[in-house]
Amino acid sequence: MALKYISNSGNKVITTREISDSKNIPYDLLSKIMQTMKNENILSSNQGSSGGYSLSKRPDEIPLYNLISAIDGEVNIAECLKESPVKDCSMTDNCSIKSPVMLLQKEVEDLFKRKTISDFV
Amino acid sequence: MALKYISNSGNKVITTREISDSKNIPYDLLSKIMQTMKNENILSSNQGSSGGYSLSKRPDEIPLYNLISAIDGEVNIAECLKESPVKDCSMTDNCSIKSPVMLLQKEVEDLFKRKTISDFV
DNA sequence: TTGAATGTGGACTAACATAGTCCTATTTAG
DNA sequence: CTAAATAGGACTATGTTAGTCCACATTCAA
Repeated sequence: MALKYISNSGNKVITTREISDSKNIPYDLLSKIMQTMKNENILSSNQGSSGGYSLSKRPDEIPLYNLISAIDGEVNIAECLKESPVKDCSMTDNCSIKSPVMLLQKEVEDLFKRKTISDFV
Repeated sequence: MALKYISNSGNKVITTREISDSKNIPYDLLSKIMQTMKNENILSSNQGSSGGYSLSKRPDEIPLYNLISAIDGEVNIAECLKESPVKDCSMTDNCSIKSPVMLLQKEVEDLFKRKTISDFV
């Protein structure tokens, strides 16, 4: 919603406060999310008074996949598919359904990579 | 993996113990999962000695969607899309990205409905 | 030069979800 | 009868996440 808000403002520099007030999102929470998106290069920021955020790319150049990866971490349909599984499944190496699971993972990934922020604007 | 195991056994009646031993899945845990799948009509069961489980339908008649719904609950890309949201989002009614989110939800659902257990066998 | 407005970032908490365990029935074939 | 199954309730330990709070850094403009 924040990205849509910025996008619909003609990509001016927008403050967290403005979005927070306008969309009724708790300031501190939104603030954290904006920072995360900044760190993942989805947003650019200007500090100081009259500072704020703007999109770092055109909406159609930002895959939903990247946004979710940035905020929620890897998009995975199963723990064992994470790059660094927190707890490794005892049968990762001889899992009997590994290949169909990986195929589905790929299909989900592709779906989220095809969608971009422009689909939400 | 359990469904695949049963499916590959020519759909004989298979015990939880057999799958647990053969696939190194903790018995108590697998047992709970088998019960859940039974209650959701994915499996049929026979009690008593020489009892066990069998598929209630052909593998290609069991959508992955049903399996996941049964075990993990509704397949939702966002809390607000649940039938009974645990905590309702303050802006459910005037969410600015509701319709594209619902579209994506539908696409994910469709993907999981197209896949069936036979894709994992 | 100062102060207000802004982003930055670390630490913390409360609430919730989930895998996994344990124990006690109940059912049924032999 | 009894052994081998399923059935199911209660519980726990662990991890995850939304959300908060506080101190700091940066910049603009009066």
